[in-house]
Amino acid sequence: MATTARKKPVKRRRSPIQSRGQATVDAIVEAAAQILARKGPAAATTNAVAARAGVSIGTLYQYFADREALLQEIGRRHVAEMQAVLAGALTGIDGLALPAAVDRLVAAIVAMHRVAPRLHQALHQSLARDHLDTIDAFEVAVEGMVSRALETRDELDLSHPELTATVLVRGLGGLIRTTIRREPERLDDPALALAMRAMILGTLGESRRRA
Amino acid sequence: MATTARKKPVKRRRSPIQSRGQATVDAIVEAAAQILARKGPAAATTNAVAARAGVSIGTLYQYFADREALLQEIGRRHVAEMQAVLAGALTGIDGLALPAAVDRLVAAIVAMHRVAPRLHQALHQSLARDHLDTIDAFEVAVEGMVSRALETRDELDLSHPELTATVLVRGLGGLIRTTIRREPERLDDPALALAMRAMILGTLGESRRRA
DNA sequence: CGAGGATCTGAGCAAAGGCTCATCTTCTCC
DNA sequence: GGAGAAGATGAGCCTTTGCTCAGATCCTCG
Repeated sequence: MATTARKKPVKRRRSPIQSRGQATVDAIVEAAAQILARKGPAAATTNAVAARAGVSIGTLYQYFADREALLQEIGRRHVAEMQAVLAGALTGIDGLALPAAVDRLVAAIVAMHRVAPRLHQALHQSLARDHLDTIDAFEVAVEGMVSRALETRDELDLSHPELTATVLVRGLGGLIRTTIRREPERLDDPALALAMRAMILGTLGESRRRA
Repeated sequence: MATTARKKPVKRRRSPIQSRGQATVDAIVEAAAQILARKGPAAATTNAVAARAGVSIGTLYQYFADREALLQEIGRRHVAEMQAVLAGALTGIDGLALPAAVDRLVAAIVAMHRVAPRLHQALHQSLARDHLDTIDAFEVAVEGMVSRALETRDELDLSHPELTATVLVRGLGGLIRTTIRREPERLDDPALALAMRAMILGTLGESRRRA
């Protein structure tokens, strides 16, 4: 797994060689993520980040070409974390019967978003429009994954697995994001999980080939 | 139907008396909305807005206490427009049979978002975190409206109409917003409309009292 | 130990943008 | 017609912020 300050375009900077440098980079990224999560994108100025990380701005710019690069790195780490949680919560799901599998899926999606709700939201804001490729790519990947999983289950007999996957993933994602923004505590509400379950099962049932 | 530069807190400014003033205010708001929609929140600087509106910054600040007030006014107008479109697209829906009603609903929701997709997205970004009360209030209102509509239809026999409404409204909203961001042209895809229909019908069916 | 690379420092430059104010122009209305 | 209110102007102040640079300090390793 690559680690630090690499960009695709033309934005490189020194990569840490000594462990001291690595620690510094981590401190910077974590400080930035914290500010982002607690006070939003506007508060995450490079100077503020450096201060919170306990390093000088000079040091920050030693590892990141510019503010944008820092944000992208945060996005990359966040996505990796979400992916890990998702994968973990989904292992062995193929062996389960449909209702149980759906329960698992709901739990997994919720868990994935619970990793860092505020940060997730902040990233969706700050990266939007420009380079939220990382997050987008992840979401696209999830849609593909779900699509394939749906195809595999013959019992479902969907007429358009991809479409169904798209609707489900984007719908659930939006639902959860909205809920996080407006009623964060509600994520733990079992009733909501049940409602999501109903939505998924209902959508699947209604999307059968001979519906 | 108040009109222009009124805030709740402590941010007032002259309200236009002469029609000239009203025209100026409209020009400013429209210019700002245009920039917001085309180039995003970052590009919507007060100077840029004034320039595009063909007035001086001084004039802009004659009617708006600060940039934020301007954004809020845009939000207010946008929400009003969406509300109008929604109401229009939904008239007489109570008399329709369920499948037809759902089709109408899907069309209405899509139409509502098509009013100004880019602006809608930009507002969600720029207002987020601080004062997007206006948009939030609207969304809450829509949830309430849908909840009541669901309750009315005895045929549905929902166990938790409110929950179902929440899930449907937030889910569909998120689905549409994500689609607008990633594949704007797809909003016109009839297959997507069908998929949304399936999602709604399925969710309703699966949310019955004795499910 | 000491050379040389890695790391870190922070004052401050330059750009950008929000917003003010002193002043001028246009309307309204008696 | 003209007084006074409404409307408009725009140079520029002031603050914020991204980012640079000339060095200082710390580490590694022969």
